[in-house]
Amino acid sequence: MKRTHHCGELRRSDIGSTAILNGWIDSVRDHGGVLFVDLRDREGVTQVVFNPHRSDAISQTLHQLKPESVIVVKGSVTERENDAINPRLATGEVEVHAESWTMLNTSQTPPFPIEDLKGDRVNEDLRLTYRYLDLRRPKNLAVLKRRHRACKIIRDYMDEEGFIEVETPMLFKSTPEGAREYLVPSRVNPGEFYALAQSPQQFKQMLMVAGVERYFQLARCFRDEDGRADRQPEFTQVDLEMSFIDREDMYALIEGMMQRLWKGLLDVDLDLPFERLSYEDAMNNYGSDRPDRRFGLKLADLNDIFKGSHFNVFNRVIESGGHVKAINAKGLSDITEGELKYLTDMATAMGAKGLAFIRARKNGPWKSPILKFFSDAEIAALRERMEIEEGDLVFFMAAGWERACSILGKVRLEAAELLRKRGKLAIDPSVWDFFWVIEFPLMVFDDEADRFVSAHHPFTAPLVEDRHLLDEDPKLARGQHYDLVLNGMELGGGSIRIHQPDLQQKVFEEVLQLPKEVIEDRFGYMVNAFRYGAPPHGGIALGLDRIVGLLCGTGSIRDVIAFPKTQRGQCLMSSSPGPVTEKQLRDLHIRSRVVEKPRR
RNA sequence: GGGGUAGUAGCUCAGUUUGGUUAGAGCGCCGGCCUGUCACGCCGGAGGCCGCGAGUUCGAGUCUCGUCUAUCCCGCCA
Repeated sequence: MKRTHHCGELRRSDIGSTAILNGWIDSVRDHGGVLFVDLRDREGVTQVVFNPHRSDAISQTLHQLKPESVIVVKGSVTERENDAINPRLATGEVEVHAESWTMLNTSQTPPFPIEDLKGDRVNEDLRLTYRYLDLRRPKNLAVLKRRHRACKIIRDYMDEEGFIEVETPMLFKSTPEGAREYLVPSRVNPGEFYALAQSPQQFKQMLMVAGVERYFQLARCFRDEDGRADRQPEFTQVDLEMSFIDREDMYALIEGMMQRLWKGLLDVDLDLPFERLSYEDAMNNYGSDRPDRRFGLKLADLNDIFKGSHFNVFNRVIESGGHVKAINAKGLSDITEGELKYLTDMATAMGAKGLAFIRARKNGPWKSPILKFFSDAEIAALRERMEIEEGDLVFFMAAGWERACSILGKVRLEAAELLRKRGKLAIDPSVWDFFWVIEFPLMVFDDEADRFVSAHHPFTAPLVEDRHLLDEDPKLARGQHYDLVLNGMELGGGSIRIHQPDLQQKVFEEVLQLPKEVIEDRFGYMVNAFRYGAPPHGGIALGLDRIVGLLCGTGSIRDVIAFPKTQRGQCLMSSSPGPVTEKQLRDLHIRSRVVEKPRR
């Protein structure tokens, strides 16, 4: 019996016809004389009615109907009586009266309910162990469909824009200055290793040298870093690169892609172009290079107020070139001791010496460990600048500019969360705050390594007007780098690249101070390639999992990956990673130092 | 590597504050009844290494220490 319809298909117009359905038994309601089965497939649910009085053949077998078993059923499509119509079901105006049915496969009782609402509350590790059952839930199948839709929209759009999809190797070589990598031992090259590509970066630039002009790929990338809700050890990037373009071309291209995605999947019209925010402004106002601007609580700079202050802690920082910044967590003066300690611990963990505050209590004087050091003029200026009212809580941070900003930026997010829990701050879920963050510093000084390291990667071109700074004061040079941010989340980033071999060599040698043989070994082929007529080019990589996660309204990208890994990088369903045999290791010319196998 | 939260029946949880009889509920499961349900209803039943291991105690689901797992965060993510 071949299926004639999917379970979400039958309508009033089908009444009178005969239908054959395949599917899983969603629920059974046995009334003795009549038995209702909700039959489910990937397209929906149809009610099938079994009447034991119709035939003995059917009545003999009805006890076999159990949830999650797979059946094929043939029957007549029948109108439902008025009071039997189920308005919550797309097929709710009809039902199929079974004439015959066959069990295709029985199911054991599932370990958790295959339902959208109840299933959501089940422990995630159990659901991941039985991911094939978890994915059966309509809401999860809908996510897979939605991800497919997003990919199709992206591919169609890129095709229209003249891009060629090219696959690049996943087996690459180790590039230790980036993220930690997954190493793959080479059997035929004893003692040597591949690394799984953390991105197709170098290959896509070579494609530009090759004259591809417009490349894209939905590229799987691998990074052996610790997990987060928005990170997986393997993830997918919308990776692309273009020749003969400037930053404006890139902005327009990506904005068009986002517009098409949001229209196609959410029927939301995005306003173009997206705003652009300099790194400096983002840090100054929000303390983050990917600020969530859907709520206020902006940072303020207090250097002008406290310059020459008698409060030495502030004055000393200002005189040594640092900044005093503050944030008013409006309405949070009822913060608990525990919450305050949490914020302070967080700030000190990020390198703060402490977290000074003023509590403008209701019905009482301000409470603060530092207020006594302030002059009356300073207090008055502070009250005006920070717009302090009863019930407010103001946090201070005095440190180097970047550190002061980023610590208060984190305090800002936590304070917003505390306010949200109290019902004093609400974020409109219909707001899509897209914007570009631009003019990042090209490099940052790494205290640990005692040298400059690339803020993005060493192939990012400096702003034309900042190029002379590479010689004069590298830390002031800004790069032609851009990050796409949405609602406080980094969706992706990229840059216009260096295409001149001399400049690239200079960045490696003089700015990043990499040894010559390291440059030659790791990047020699790139610099060499640039000597053969490399076109000016630039690119970007967007986190597809994050984008789909936002389009699906899920909190974690695990929800939009068919078979995700846990925070420790394990697949609970297939139990990977797992041990290998001694022979396998020998063939690969490696020896494990772990004597006892880890218990699982 | 560090900090927080959680772990009790197949699932979701209560019980832990103040140690004390036989560890409970809802859903699911099994059996019976029921011809219009769609969270069907009614009757009955089975089901527990209270994550694991030590310790304190006459006595531990409950207190202490350790450990494992998941998750959130910091570090990390060119």
